[in-house]
Amino acid sequence: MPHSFAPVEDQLALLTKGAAEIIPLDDLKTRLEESRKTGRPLRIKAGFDPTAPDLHLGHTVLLRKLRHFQQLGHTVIFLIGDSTALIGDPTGKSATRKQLTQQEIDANADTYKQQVFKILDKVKTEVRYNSEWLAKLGYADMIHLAASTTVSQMLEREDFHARFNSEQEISLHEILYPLAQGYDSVALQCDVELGGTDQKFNLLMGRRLQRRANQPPQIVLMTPIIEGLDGVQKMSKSLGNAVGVLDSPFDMFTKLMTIPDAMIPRYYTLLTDALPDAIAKIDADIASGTLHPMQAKRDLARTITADFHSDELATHAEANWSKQFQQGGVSDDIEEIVIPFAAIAGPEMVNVTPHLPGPYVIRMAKLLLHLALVSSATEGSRKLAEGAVRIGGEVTRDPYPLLHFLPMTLTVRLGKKAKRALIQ
RNA sequence: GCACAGGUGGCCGAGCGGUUAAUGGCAGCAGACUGUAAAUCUGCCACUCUUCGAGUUACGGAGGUUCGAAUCCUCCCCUGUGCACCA
Repeated sequence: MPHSFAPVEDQLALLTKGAAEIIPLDDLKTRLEESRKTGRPLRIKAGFDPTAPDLHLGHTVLLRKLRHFQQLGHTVIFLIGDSTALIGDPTGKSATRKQLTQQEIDANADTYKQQVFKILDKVKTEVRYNSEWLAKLGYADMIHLAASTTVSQMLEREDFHARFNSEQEISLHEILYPLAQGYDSVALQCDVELGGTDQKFNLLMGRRLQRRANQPPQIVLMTPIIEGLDGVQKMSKSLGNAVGVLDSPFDMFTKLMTIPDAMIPRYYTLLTDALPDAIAKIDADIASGTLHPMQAKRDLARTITADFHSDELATHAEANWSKQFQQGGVSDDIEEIVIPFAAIAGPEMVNVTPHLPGPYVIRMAKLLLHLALVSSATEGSRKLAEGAVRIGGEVTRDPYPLLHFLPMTLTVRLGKKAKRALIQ
């Protein structure tokens, strides 16, 4: 029983939404028509290096697009690049990436899958590992593969080119990466491959290799690279401007509220299923003053947070955000950390009331460190001196405050961050 | 292998024997301002501690010279460029 696919025009409308570039668009149309005629679902591949176990919203742009294909009845292949991870994709890097051990790769791949199926339909997704075919390649196969392109073509790739020009090192094995990725498409007989725009070179390599293998070259669909919370650099965990898909509702909401106003339409486009018309209206309303940018951003943050959690949790997160950032209070579900008094004890004090225990002198810098509000005790001391630390809403600069009894709960705030400490 | 140029704090990049955790820029953090932001201004931006102070690590690595080195010397490691076939 062949699939019954939606009309090609309808499919295209969904698939092209938010896509940065499709090469070649006409072929996609043709391929969809064939598929509809024969009832054969298209094979859609997207490869992932199991190098970043923490997925962020940037990754979900691509995953959403995969889901669109899935919703239309096509076959989505989630390819885990365990073999290519041995190389470490140099894309976008100005330096060679460190190679991972097999063990790390396996662990990362598992974490990856858990997160990905927050978006993709697990049942409908074909999960593959490219070691399945790449690990089997022999010397002769590698030579043959390498013969399909030239050094100067490889050096056309932007990051290689840049490194070459600035006299940075380029390892030979890095050059194999595009070949390996391209070979994946041959092995899987892909109709379409998805990737970020930064993957263009690698994606196109698949077409080249497929042609040489007498396969119809895959269609390449690229999704944009979304900017991070700073609105400038691409979203990336290492740049610290990312929202993780596993972030708590409060974290997610709070982080999203920090994006520059100008990013609102873009985030709507790439991170929600809002339709272009609706987004255009929001944009227009902001411009005309009908809609306050902050309100638009709150709606956006709530929508995205709800997508990964639930409407209820998102609404709750919004209320807490308001409490903590607008009303000078503190969210009611901030993290509470239990700290033994001994870990943060300050200099001892003479006990003037021997019949009672205490008093307890604590070292604030240590407390801040244990709450992970700062990364070192030294930094804690500095922040304290700067007047950035508040306990229960009051600014304190006392490096050695006194507690009269234990256990005691303190609500500590440093800048936007707040934590509760249970000292015992 | 030979020659030359380089390897400085998260990144870029000064310093090239002598107060000093190391000019400056970016990024980051905090404060003020605000509509959450952004922009702007201000402060901070190695670590530890009993913190108006003391100590410990830091300029590819290991030694050495010196009262004193990121700065000089030796060896080693790494990167780039050129040469190495046409002679």
